[in-house]
Amino acid sequence: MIRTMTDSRNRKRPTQDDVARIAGVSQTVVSLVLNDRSLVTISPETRQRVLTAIDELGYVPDGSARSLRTRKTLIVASLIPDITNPFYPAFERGIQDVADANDYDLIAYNTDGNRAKELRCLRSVQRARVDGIIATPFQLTAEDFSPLIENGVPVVIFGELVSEPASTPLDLILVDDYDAAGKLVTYLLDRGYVPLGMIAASDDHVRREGRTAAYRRVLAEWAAPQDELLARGDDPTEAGGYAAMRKLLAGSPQPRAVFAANDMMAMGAMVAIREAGLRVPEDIAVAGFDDIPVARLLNPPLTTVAQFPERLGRRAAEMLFERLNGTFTGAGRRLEMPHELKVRVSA
Amino acid sequence: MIRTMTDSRNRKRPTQDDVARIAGVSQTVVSLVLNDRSLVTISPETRQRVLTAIDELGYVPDGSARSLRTRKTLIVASLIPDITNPFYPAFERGIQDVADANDYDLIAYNTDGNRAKELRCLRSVQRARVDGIIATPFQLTAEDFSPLIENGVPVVIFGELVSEPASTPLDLILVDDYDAAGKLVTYLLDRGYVPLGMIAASDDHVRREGRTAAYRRVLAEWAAPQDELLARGDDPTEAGGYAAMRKLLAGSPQPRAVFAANDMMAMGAMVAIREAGLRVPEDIAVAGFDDIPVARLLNPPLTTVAQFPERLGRRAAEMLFERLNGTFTGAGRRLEMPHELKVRVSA
DNA sequence: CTGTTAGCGCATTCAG
DNA sequence: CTGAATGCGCTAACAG
Repeated sequence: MIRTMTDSRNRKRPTQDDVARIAGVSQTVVSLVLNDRSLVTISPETRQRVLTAIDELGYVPDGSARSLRTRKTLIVASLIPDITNPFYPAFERGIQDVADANDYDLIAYNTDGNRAKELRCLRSVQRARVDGIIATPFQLTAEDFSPLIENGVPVVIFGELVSEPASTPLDLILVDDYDAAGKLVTYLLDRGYVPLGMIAASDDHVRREGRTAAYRRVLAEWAAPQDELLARGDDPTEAGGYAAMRKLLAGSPQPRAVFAANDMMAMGAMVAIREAGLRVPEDIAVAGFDDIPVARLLNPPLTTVAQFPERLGRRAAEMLFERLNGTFTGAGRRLEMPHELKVRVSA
Repeated sequence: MIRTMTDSRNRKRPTQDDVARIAGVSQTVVSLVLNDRSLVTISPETRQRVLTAIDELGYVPDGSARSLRTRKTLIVASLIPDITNPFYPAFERGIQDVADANDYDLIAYNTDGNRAKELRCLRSVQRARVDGIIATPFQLTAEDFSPLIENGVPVVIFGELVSEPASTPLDLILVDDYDAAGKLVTYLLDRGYVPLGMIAASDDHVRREGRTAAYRRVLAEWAAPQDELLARGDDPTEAGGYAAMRKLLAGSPQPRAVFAANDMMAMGAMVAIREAGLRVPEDIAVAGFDDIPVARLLNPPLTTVAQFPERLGRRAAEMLFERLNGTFTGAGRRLEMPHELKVRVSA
């Protein structure tokens, strides 16, 4: 093997053996005081000797060795599409905080909602031997998770899975997009915003289509024309929203308002509208979805549907740790979280 | 030990031994084909037998065992104050992408810029035995990192360290806040925004004070009064900026413009200004710092200083992997990254 | 209460 | 080209 490591890399860390030698006890005793087994008792003096030896040497347990032995890594993984969408930092933060409280570390993966990357991450998760995983998959199916589940790794999914989970102990946490978007669209129509356009991302992600479906349904109820005002941006980003809005602006009829599939797209749409010399909401009203933290800070403040991402992350993590701690065992759960229409100024 | 694990947790994963048995070879051979050592050659048929056995069993190497043996975890850690500040997701994303390219996973820690948490994370880093770490520390000193460095774990720091690093191989990547903020303040003054206020977070974080110091210096050059228009919010967040702006609004003289120490605070300030029935920039102009992704999408678009967080993250990670791959060895580097004044509409 | 012993799964000598 | 043997650092029986 080619030597690519610096020399300092080889300086050996102290082990329990070293500690034991200094403290004049056996290595077992060191392990015992470290793990505080209540079954055995260590004499206070011995314990103290070990403790001082430990920080004299600056000993820190080796995670790999411990994991190999205990079959636990004290790491959970989170799989999200893109940390750059402001929805997810809050979600991650929620997870992170409960992981922290449980003394767990968090490995984060960005998949860009792309199946190849999602699979790569899953594989990575398997070799890293994380103890559990919270995923926001866009293309993965329940089967993709079964190797993990068979290995006893608890899985919590945020959102609908492409294929419904079997009776595997796979937990789902979700917000009813279809219902929420329906309420929002109804609100907009009630308020007289007709014709109402919609801005969505490309439709290759099944799970994103709930909002679009709701839009179509409500429009149908109102006997409004379908799809002629549905514009697609490539990505569910500000750029995508901007591009889609430009299409709408260039076409006819012009919408009186647009419903963007998420807040980032709504922000892009607002920029396009302003650039066209029009005002929000006077000329074109805009509504989004997610209620990302900046939504209420915008000018005008954005009307949207709140999903409370931080709370979602926290609850997802709680479900995960219930399984990790054995507090809950049993079939897969399905936890539906509330949403809330936030009427502000933009629509 | 109390049984807290579900039964499925105990279902054993296949090992190299299992693969070997099925393929009719020794475990060594399995390891050999897996690691593709060029020193030894495996006959094509044998290799094939092993490969088929591997995916017949769904064998996945055990990360803990491998780490224990190789002294590498293929994990790097990143330590940031708060993923919820939009500056950091981009930074993380930059890191994540190069980690990905190097087949590394990323553990992310949020410290809230709080020393206790920062230390906890550092300890966690040590036991997790990550191969390297990128940190944005607020209170940690160079000494806090020395245990890591002595163990051969490369460290890259974003920003100035409270105490200057010794000759340890600790790399620094930074943006010259002092200079950048100076330019921005000068620009604002040149433009006639007098009196010019400033909004900053509490000053318990040494590294945050570069921007404030620059403000004071330029003000002094202009012979403007010091500090009477410097308002502090508790946190470097939108809420902090909002609170600080309210103080300024309630006091006198009223500033003609405010420089917020970061964009989130600037956004909070803009909200406070609008709530007071004033306009940006006609009544009070606002400038920020960071150029977070939403800055240009605001209404009015925010004048600020760009730090290009994604690129920062990427470069930081590149420095780290240069050490990890042995491409670079030697003393600590200091990499200064460019910034750019972004004059938009808000000031 | 403390020490001896035996692996966890893998990479790596060293012999054949 | 392949296999047997060894040990990474740690936990957990099991004895004393």
